[in-house]
Amino acid sequence: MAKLSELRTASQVRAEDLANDEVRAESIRTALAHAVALRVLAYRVERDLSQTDLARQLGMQQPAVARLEAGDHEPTFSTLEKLARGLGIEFHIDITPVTSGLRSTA
Amino acid sequence: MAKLSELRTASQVRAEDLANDEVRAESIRTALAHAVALRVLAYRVERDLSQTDLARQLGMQQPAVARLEAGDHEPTFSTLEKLARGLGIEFHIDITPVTSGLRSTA
DNA sequence: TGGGCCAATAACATCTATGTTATGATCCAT
DNA sequence: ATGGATCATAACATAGATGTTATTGGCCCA
Repeated sequence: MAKLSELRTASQVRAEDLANDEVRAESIRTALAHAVALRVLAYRVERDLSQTDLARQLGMQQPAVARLEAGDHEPTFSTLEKLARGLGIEFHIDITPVTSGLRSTA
Repeated sequence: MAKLSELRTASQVRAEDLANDEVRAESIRTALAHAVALRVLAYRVERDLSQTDLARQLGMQQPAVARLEAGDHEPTFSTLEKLARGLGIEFHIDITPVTSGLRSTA
């Protein structure tokens, strides 16, 4: 189980950091899943809710919440939207081109 | 070789959306698909590449690029990663809780 | 006109996340 | 020890995104 001390600071996943070279695709996927898992768990624990309670609040089933908290799947953006609506979590997705030099061409 | 006349396609109608880089959670599905579509198209046109050229660069097929530029599907995070890796596009996904007052509203 | 390049799309297979139900395991209170 | 609540997980079905191939139509140019 995750500790609440890890949950206070905002989790941030930067694709470009991991996209550079040596890091595998798997890392990005699990990083996002893990960040989401922590957010969901933090929300639930802070409010002393059961997975069943939170599931009802989100319009999901308890096992779905459990899977989110497990963090073993890359969540879809539909799922992120559902969480944003239900939990008041914001997912800012900033899409910017890297115009300033230094690009490795495949 | 590709011509700038491609900008006559339907994608250009949505060019104004490009000014808004931050994709809010409530409209995340369509907005993200469109934003990605425009980024891909912009990258390709600026470098005078054909869809086939870009597809090879990304390790994809030409129809896959066409679908991305169409913007009618919500891209997977795996797809975003592939684009980040191949095009030098940055996807910042910032996951933050809305601590007080502000709520993500529909 | 004919051929080549290009973009869009159809059709199908596959993969993965999610929906859903059922069940097992652990802990706690009585 | 029993019962209830909680969480984890298995098993299966569904949905949607992507991989892939083939095809169609448009445009340019020799």
